[in-house]
Amino acid sequence: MKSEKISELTTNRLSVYLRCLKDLADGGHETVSSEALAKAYNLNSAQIRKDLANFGEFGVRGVGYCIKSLRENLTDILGLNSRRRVCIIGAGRLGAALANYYISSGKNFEVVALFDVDQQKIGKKISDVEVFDVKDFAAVAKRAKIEVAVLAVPAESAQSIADVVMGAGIKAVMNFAPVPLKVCEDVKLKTVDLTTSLDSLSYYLAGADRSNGKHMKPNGGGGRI
Amino acid sequence: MKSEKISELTTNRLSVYLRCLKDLADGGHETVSSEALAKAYNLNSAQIRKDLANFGEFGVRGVGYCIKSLRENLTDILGLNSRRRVCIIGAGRLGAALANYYISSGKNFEVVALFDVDQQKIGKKISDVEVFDVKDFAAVAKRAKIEVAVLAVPAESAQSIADVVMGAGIKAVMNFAPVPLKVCEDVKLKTVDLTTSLDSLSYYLAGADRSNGKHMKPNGGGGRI
DNA sequence: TGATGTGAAGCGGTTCACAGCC
DNA sequence: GGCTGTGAACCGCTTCACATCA
Repeated sequence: MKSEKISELTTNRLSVYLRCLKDLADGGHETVSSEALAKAYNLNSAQIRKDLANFGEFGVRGVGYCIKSLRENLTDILGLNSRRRVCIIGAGRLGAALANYYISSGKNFEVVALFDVDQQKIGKKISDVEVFDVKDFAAVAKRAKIEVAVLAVPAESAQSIADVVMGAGIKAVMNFAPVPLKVCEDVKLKTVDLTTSLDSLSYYLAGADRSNGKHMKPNGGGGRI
Repeated sequence: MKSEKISELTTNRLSVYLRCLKDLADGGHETVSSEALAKAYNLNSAQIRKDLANFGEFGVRGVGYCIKSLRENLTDILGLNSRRRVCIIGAGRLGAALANYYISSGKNFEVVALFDVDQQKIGKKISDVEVFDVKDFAAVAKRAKIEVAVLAVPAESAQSIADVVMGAGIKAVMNFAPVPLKVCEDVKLKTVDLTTSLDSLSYYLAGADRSNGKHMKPNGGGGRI
């Protein structure tokens, strides 16, 4: 138990561990060692132990971890005991797909509102979630107790919408617009850039094309989680 | 110019630089210094110079970088001169949204095929792209000269589909299924885990909830690109 | 014995600071 | 003078290796 700053890389892995443990529990297992867990899901056993040790001594030496209690602990650590209330801004295809994805995948997050500027869409429902006017964001966010905003809007409007979101007191933002947003210190921003991701793959392919393998990065093996 | 191994973090940033440069060019600028670029898009000037220096001496001391030629160089480095041929496997909402996203955003990638197992969808068109039976993957991939596969399938089938994709000789895979896939050494895999991303935000919110701020990680300021 | 928890080593990426060049 | 290119310092994450304990 160390109680230092926990990096985002660590919390990402905790989420992965939690899923793996669910998988094992579904398979009827009751305990698991860091080594077995690592083997099964190609992770690193030392890293698993270190990650968990940040939050307490969950294991039993000579035995491993009790899956049931470790799941409870991780759920607690990640704050997933109660469902987080999420909204998605931008009710285009990406927004709609994300809404559907988060609604249908698991019980951790609840999509309580969609927002858009398009008057055609406002008032309609997508996957049973109402689309509101982004003009009313602050009021709706307060009423619906929204904790997380997912931005699925065009690059041009992303920053101004982020400002609206922050103005409404939202502290967690996930951004799918391909721009580096500027946010306040106390707001947690996570950007998923679907464009750079593909560009990066293109670089790898270009490397394979290049006659001399100079810039190749042969480590294909998956990269970080 | 160093010609060492280039990390994925670097190539991701190159893609971001390229977009920023396009933005500047559209704004009528002709040259830019690393400092100005960093200021405008909240990046780090030393890092910009280091990243670029990996590939050549593109700048002019005392002046900065010529935007036009730097764009050409970056486009070349990232292998974005010719459009990359992409397919999307899984023609559900996420797959359809991604298809639409990549079709409408820029000219770098061309979605040439969709795949699914659902007989209802096969043969139909989504955003003008035909949906094929995933059984025919190898043949279609060869015929359509597919270079990149985007996996938008359920977690359960992700690994087996990845195996099919690799079997067909595809060397670049982008995975949206929330599982750690196992891939060959020479295949470049990029996983975007929409679940862990949200879980990670939840951890941050839980930290704000926690009475003692022990596990809080106050660095909200955007994180890595 | 067997697996955890952890100090220490190792590694890679970022930042600094300045020499070198226009 | 100004800005690039870069060695060196710094920092944080990962991996190792082992003391520790059921």
